[in-house]
This record gives sequence, structure tokens and C-alpha cells, in this order.
Amino acid sequence: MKSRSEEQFGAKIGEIARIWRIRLDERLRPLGLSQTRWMAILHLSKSPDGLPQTELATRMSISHASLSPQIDRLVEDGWVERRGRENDRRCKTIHMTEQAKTLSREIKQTAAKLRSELLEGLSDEDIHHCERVLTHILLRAQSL
Amino acid sequence: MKSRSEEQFGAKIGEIARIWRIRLDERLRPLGLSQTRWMAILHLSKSPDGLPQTELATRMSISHASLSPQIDRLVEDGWVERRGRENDRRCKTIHMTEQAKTLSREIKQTAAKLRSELLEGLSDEDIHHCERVLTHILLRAQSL
DNA sequence: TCCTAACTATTAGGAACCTAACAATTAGGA
DNA sequence: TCCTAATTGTTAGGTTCCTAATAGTTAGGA
Repeated sequence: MKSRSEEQFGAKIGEIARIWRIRLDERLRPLGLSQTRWMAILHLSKSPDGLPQTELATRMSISHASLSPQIDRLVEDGWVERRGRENDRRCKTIHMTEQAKTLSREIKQTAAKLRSELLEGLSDEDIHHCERVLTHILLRAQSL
Repeated sequence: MKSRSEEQFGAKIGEIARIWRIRLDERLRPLGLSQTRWMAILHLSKSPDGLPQTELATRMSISHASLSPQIDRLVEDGWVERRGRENDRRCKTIHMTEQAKTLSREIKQTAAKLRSELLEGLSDEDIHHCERVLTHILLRAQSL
């Protein structure tokens, strides 16, 4: 027989994810960023050579169709630019602009600060143990 | 110095929550249910005396304004009914219909099956430890 | 070579969320 | 009592997501 608490496991993960995202969103909004935008900047900051839109969408776990208008807005705001590829004219790679580099540092700092606030009071061991469990669940979920 | 893996903690929780929800949604869609609908049924099944819309929205973690049209649809489909309160005419309590009781059992079974699939291979100890950590994080997140 | 299938990005239409504004009702203090 | 503030639910407007359809480009086999 499964315990009562286990029954709440999925709901609990969902609720944490939701609040975490909302909190980070609140703190980054003064920078003029929505969730999709700061996520895109974060991913692009790890790829100095840019990323095709499809690849970026995959990494952000949204559809490429949803990403397209978001990229429009990031371009308008000057955080990002689309570049054609000479060897494949279907493909446009997305690159962070110089101007966005300062921004990406701020995003990372804000995210790190929030994370440390949320994980405060937990031992490294607790966190790593929990994370191993989460990784296990994630792999199973992805394979279903 | 924080470890690389810890940096991914928030993203990992977000990703698990997302896939978990998508998987449950996929399995419940054949019953004619969307996420909001099955969540509402689940909450109502725990409250035999019904719930005011505001209270239900709070438990579902969505705004009462977003819930309102969803309730309309549940009423149309016969899963739920609105009842006035004689002592407070502002308030309408939402009640599950008889017809929805079978449905709520199916939802619970489907959710339990998915959960056991996702947690397979983990010890009870792993799960409970992880859940204590998650509860800690959730409480901190809610208090921010 | 040419033709079909696959791939990349965009656009259109529909669903669901949020905040803000509104109407009706209730509660509580001057 | 009466008036203001709070509560409850609905509606409007805006955002973002998804799926499906479209256009342009590339790849690979007949």
C-alpha cells in the first residue's frame, strides 16, 4: 500500500516548479524579460556560435512554432539576431548580441540567488541525494 | 563554490513537472478531459460538500478568473454543478455530479499508475527523503 | 536529372492563463 | 443606520502556448 504522502509527489513537484518559475519571473521582469525571453538568453549564452531555432526550441522544451514570434521580440529589443547560413538557406541561427552579455550575467546571478534562497537550510548531501532521485524520475519520464 | 549539478536543480524540477503533466494529460485525454478539468474533478472529489469557486481556484493554483469559464465547460459536460448559497448570495459552491464519481476513480487510478511507473526502481527511502527535501523547498518558496 | 520526402521557419486558429475592471453582495465601523 | 471596504464571480484584453497548414530549401533515390 502506497503512503498518503507519495500520492502527493507529483503535485508537489508541479507546485514547486510553478512557484520557482513565478518567483524568478518576478525578479527578472524589471529587466524587461518574460520567462521565454530569459530562458532563450540563458541557452544562447552557452552557445557562442549560435543555435538554429529548432535546436533552441528543443532545448527550451517548447515548439519551434511558439519560439518563432518570441525571437521576433528579442530581435526587436536588440538582445538577439538572426543570421542566415550560406550552406543551408532554410536555416537561421540565433545569436546573442554583445548588448545581451551583461544581461545574461544578471540573469544568472538572479537565478543563483533565488536558488540559494530556496535551498537554504538543506545540506549538500540532501540536495545531491534529491537530485539523483529527480534525475532518475526524469529519465524514466522521458522514456515513456 | 556551488556544483554544476546544483545549478540545474531548478531546471530539472521544471522539466519533470512539465513531462509528468504532459504524460498524465495524454492518458486522460481519451476520457475527454483537459488538465484543468481533471484537476478540478480531483479536488472536488475530496470535498463532498462542494467548494466555492475562489477556494477551488486557490487549491488548483490558478486565478479565480481563469477558473470561471472552465467551470462553465464542466457544467456543460455534466461533471459539475453550481449551487447558490442561501446565506451568501455572492457565493456559488461547485459540486461534483454523481456521473463524475466514476470518472474521478478513473482519474485517480490513471494518476497512480503513472506515478508508480515514474517512481519504479527507487526505494521507499529514496522517495521519502526526496520528498522531505521538496517539502522544505516548497515551504521556503511559498514564504518568499 | 528529376521527383518525392524531409527539414526549417513562419503564420493561422484555438485553448488557457493572467491582470484589471466590473457588478452584486456582505461586513464592519462611524 | 449608512457608508466604505472587502469578497465573490464574471467579463474583457493581452500574452503565450500548441497543432496544423504553408512556403522555401535540401537530400536522396529512381
